[in-house]
Amino acid sequence: MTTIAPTAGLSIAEAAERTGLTTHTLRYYERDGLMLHGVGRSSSGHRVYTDVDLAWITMLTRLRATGMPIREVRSYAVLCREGDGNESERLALLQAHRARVLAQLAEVTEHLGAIDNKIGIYQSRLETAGV
Amino acid sequence: MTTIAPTAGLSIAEAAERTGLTTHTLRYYERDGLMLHGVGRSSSGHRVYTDVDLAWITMLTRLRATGMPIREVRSYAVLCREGDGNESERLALLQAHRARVLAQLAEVTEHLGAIDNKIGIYQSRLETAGV
DNA sequence: GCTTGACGTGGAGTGCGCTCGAAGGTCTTG
DNA sequence: CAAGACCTTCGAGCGCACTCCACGTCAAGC
Repeated sequence: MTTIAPTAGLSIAEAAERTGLTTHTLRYYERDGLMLHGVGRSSSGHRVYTDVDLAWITMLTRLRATGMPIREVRSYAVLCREGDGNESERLALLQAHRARVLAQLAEVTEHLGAIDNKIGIYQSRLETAGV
Repeated sequence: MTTIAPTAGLSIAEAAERTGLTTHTLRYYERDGLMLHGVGRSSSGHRVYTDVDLAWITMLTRLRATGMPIREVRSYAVLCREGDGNESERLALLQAHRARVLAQLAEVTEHLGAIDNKIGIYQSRLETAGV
């Protein structure tokens, strides 16, 4: 069994690089209550990101990238922060989100089909004109 | 061959109902240069939407719903407004958009897969605990 | 000791896409 | 001929999610 070597603890700049977010956004997320717990600090007061933090940020990013609003991500973070006992609430939240994302995917796909038709029309028009 | 009976011309409220947009948004789109041409007016100055207008608004809606920014929709409108001769530019614009939408769909689908895994974890945890 | 540079905080600013309000004109119905 | 619905324009306001600024602190290197 192999384990990924745990990193010692990352600065905010390193965390930004690994997560693809900016340092501004990382601070903003923390300020806005999106992190599980406040990020740890070094003796000089600088943020130190652990692997757990990074894994959580990855989850955050997935939720955000699929269109979950900040305030709902925060609700999810609150539930996770409270610890065991509310798994069914977390499940419900994620399932509701999943349903919305699926609906959204279907809608976008449908619209894309119509756009594809338009593209086809332009292509055939150009081919005809180009002869 | 059947043709859809052309409507006589719709008020902004009727157009809003048919397109799913609000009257505010319809006026805003027109003001912002997103329409092919300014919408026609009745003798009393009220907007009159034709079938051509509605078809265009449907296209607008598809572009918007797939994430095209307003300013790019406007660029497309400008190209269409200029008439024949720039079909290749319109095609390029739509194809670039199509590529972005496909990338976006792939990304969302991937994130959704990870969220599904999380959902699965909560489900099995709840089943185990529930016995 | 002094500079450099990454980081800290609080708060203001930005861009997008609507959304709404105010003030007034017009059409229909009783 | 008055009420009420619906329309007009112009401009301001809003919610979201960042994004940036100003200024202060700390650690390391010369």
